[in-house]
Amino acid sequence: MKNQDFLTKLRNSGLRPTKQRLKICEVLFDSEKTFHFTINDLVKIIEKNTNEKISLATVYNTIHAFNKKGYVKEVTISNDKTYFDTNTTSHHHFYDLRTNELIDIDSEKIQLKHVPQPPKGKKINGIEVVINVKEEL
Amino acid sequence: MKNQDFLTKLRNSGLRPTKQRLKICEVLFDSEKTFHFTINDLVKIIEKNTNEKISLATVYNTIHAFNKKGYVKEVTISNDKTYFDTNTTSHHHFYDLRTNELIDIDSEKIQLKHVPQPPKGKKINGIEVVINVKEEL
DNA sequence: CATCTAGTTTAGAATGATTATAAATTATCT
DNA sequence: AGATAATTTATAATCATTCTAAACTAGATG
Repeated sequence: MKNQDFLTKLRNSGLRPTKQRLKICEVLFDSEKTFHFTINDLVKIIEKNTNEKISLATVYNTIHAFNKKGYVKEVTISNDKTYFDTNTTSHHHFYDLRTNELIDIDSEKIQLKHVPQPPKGKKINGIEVVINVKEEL
Repeated sequence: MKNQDFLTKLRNSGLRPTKQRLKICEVLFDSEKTFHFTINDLVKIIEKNTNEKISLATVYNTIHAFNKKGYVKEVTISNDKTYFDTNTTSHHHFYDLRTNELIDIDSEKIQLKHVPQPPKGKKINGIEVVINVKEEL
């Protein structure tokens, strides 16, 4: 994906293609592989890549906007930091409790034998499986 | 379970049975049903039940100690608050995205068809399944 | 039973992630 | 080009959690 594509992508979803948002698109969506990041990670990557700084508030705003639009996906793994994932397809995770590393598990690799009936009046919105792992000693 | 039992339970695990810890035991383990709570919830329950106040730091200390001993279990659901569960058996959860309500799912109700191979050098430590739900409109 | 010591409690400060604020800037429309 | 609403920004505010260091206490020892 190139700069021009990001521009139209943003415009099509009602987000103005600002310098800052384009830069963040570039960082997030230009690499071959998807990856996991925290806001802090992202700020550091941007700092390395650029002369101009993007305000922390803008990074938060942008990622939240992208999350709402489904361009990134929030991953609930840890209680003290919020992780995001540029892989927005349905999938699951290994989570290394020691290193805090997140590793994708393809959706097909995980299937429930039975999906339990949701509580009355509630509708299933998604299933998240996290397999906690630790480095072997 | 009665007060005397908590006393010996704590002593047996190397935790001194202080007034504060016994009170917290009473709140957590005296009810028929298990339940989910945040530290904040717990503080409020204690305030209702008691004249004497327990310092916030003590509540944190105690719950962390209890978590380490396995008397409560941390549940990773939300990025902004830490939830604990007095149900320490292996089980899973429905999570209502609108109300933040947590509902237990018995362990037998959830089984994976295949447990994927963990990444090299890592050992599986536990599997957590969360089924997100929303109230139907 | 008095004393000692390590384990606990405590109030308050410190931290760290996140959100709010309100003024300055900018994209887009006319 | 000018108007307008969206966006960015630095900074302050918030909120959960952890740290600190002093006061307190359970349990061991003599």
